Amino acid sequence: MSRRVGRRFFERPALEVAPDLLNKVLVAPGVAGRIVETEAYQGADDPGSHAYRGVTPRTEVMFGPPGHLYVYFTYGMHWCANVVTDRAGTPGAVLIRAVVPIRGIEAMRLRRSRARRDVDLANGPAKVAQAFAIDGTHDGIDLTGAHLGVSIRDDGTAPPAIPAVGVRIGLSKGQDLPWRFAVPDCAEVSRPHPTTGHDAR
DNA sequence: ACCGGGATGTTCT
DNA sequence: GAACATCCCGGTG
Repeated sequence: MSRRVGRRFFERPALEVAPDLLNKVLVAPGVAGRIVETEAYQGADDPGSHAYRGVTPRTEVMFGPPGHLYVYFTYGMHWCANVVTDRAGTPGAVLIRAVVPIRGIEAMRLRRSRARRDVDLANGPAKVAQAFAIDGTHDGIDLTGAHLGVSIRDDGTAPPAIPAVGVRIGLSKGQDLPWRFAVPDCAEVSRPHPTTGHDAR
């Protein structure tokens, strides 16, 4: 009924993969959810990307083969999960910014105990990581091989024909690039969407 | 609803 | 030592 997304899907520029990832299903042990918001970080010349400064111990995964997970730690307390895109040697990643729970919502409520409403369970990149229990131990794992039970699946739901598009969130550099994508009029989005004017909260 | 600030520690200069 | 691809809480209107 659903099939795992393969390596070829990810072996493209992040700007192509990011909108195509909308409506795909993120799966981890006991939980699953539909991806509704993504951001592209593309190439060595993207000033907003961690890869902008070149290869470091942290960004090594971004320069590696596509279809792997890039997980980073930020603000001293949050993990965020990306899918590595493009061919090895060319840095690319798509940040998973929001997910709508499909399975394991009780587990997500326990992990996200501060969320007072279900809409807040995974409507932000660090919330997604917490709801899915993704952390540094998952950095670099191969999604196409479902390592540690984490994968991305296609259940037959096509990406939106015309995704909502906006600038990326939280950057001090590269903030003008319209490289954020979302399912139009979706309530579980991390921020209001410029092109639709729709607010998640 | 909107806004301001604190938490907390890794990463790279 | 500064920056950080965030989140949460408490203030005010």
